[in-house]
Amino acid sequence: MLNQSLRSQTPAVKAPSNSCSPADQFYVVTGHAGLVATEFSYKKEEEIYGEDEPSEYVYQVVSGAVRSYKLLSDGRRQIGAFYLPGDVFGLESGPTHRLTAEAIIDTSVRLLKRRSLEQAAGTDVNVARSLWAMTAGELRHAEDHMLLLGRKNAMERVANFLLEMDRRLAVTGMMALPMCRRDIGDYLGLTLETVSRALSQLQSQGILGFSGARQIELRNRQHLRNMDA
Amino acid sequence: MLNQSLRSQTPAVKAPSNSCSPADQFYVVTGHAGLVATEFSYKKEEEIYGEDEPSEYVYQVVSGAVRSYKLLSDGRRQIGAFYLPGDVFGLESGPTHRLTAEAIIDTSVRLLKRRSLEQAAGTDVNVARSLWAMTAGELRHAEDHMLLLGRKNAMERVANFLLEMDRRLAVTGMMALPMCRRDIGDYLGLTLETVSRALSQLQSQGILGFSGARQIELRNRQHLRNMDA
DNA sequence: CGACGGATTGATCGTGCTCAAATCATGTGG
DNA sequence: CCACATGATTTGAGCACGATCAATCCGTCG
Repeated sequence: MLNQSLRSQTPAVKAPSNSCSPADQFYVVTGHAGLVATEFSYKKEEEIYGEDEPSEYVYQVVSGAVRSYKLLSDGRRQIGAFYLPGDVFGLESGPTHRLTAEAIIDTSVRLLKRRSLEQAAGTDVNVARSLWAMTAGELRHAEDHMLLLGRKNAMERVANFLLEMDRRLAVTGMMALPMCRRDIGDYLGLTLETVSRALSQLQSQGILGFSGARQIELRNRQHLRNMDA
Repeated sequence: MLNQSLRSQTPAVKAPSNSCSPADQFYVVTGHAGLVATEFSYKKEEEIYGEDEPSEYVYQVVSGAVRSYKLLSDGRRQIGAFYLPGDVFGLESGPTHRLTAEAIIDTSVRLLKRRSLEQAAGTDVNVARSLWAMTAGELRHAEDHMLLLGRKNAMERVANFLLEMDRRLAVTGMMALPMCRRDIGDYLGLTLETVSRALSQLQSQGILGFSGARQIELRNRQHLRNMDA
């Protein structure tokens, strides 16, 4: 891994406006501390790192999509998060990764050596603050997701998912989901059939429209927000 | 709040052996940075802070127990964590608390002004590292809990709960649970009846013994570990 | 002793899961 | 360009696990 086509380069990302998003945090680090980000690519379904492996790099999605999950011994899977262009993932405070990360589709990432980040954090307070803020951002998401998994019904979960994806990847009015129904189910603590049924029902109510199973247009966001408990 | 019986004092906690637990992290901060921890008490059922309130303090449980939760508008509740003696809670990277915290029983805490911590983190790398590590520790717990809430069945959840509490509060072979069945249910994403039935079944199998509903002795931890998927 | 909240146990219900089949989308080779 | 294969998605039928509703039982504290 990482021994092919490693092009050192300064990050091509522009300084962003909102200084709280994960993407900005990555920029704060690469921009201020003079660190070098490397670009790398993963094919569809390729593993990026495994649970309990030593954490050597921090990643930022440039294009594509990533799922991060835990498995039980019998194959049950819980996806903790999806990472989309701009998102940072793989950052650990401890020595190892606690979830597995895989490319959902062909994906390219920028990456930084974890050691460089730790070093930079030792001298630059802003870097240290950024690392903390990124982990806190993941915690916030996990706390919201625990509420969803523990207490929301199927339709509420799906409505929540649609609004989250709409917010994060809708460019036009349309969103192009990179993940299959099983991934959505494993993210929401449901089966793929239950996800499919919920989406069909929303379509029949005119709340969304399909053009292909993964091309979805939201026609009534407010109704979805009301459904999301 | 906080205007009665505020006794400034240096923390009475001794330097701990394992430098990774939340309790130690609190000590690193109070011990090294010369910060002053204040002691304070909450009565049973008293709110410590509310969701979305400004985060002004960081807390460490001295005695008692705390539940931290989110509510849906119709009253459904998801408890994200229980905090027991030694545990640190209420630490935020952002400006506000994202869950509500309440004392489950009469509870006393030590607390630090968040501003002092931020300041200390600006000059002392170890403090900054500790804050990050504490948030990362909460994230680790949340990731494990998402797997439980999304993919484990009722018996697996209860077995997991018993092992977690055994690890965290068993002094002798006995554990004294501070929380009621409803709290346990709201932590595990179950109803209180389902929790009660699972515990009764474990008792009838001889895996645990009661002396009062909240005094539990684990008689076969390995069996519980096997049940916890 | 009585009252109250917490816990247990029982009976029934319903949401979401399982198993199965049909349909659709995508890509490949003839 | 079409035929086919493959995997993803949809839809249906029946079931099971945990929820709900309800009735004791128990422990604690006045």
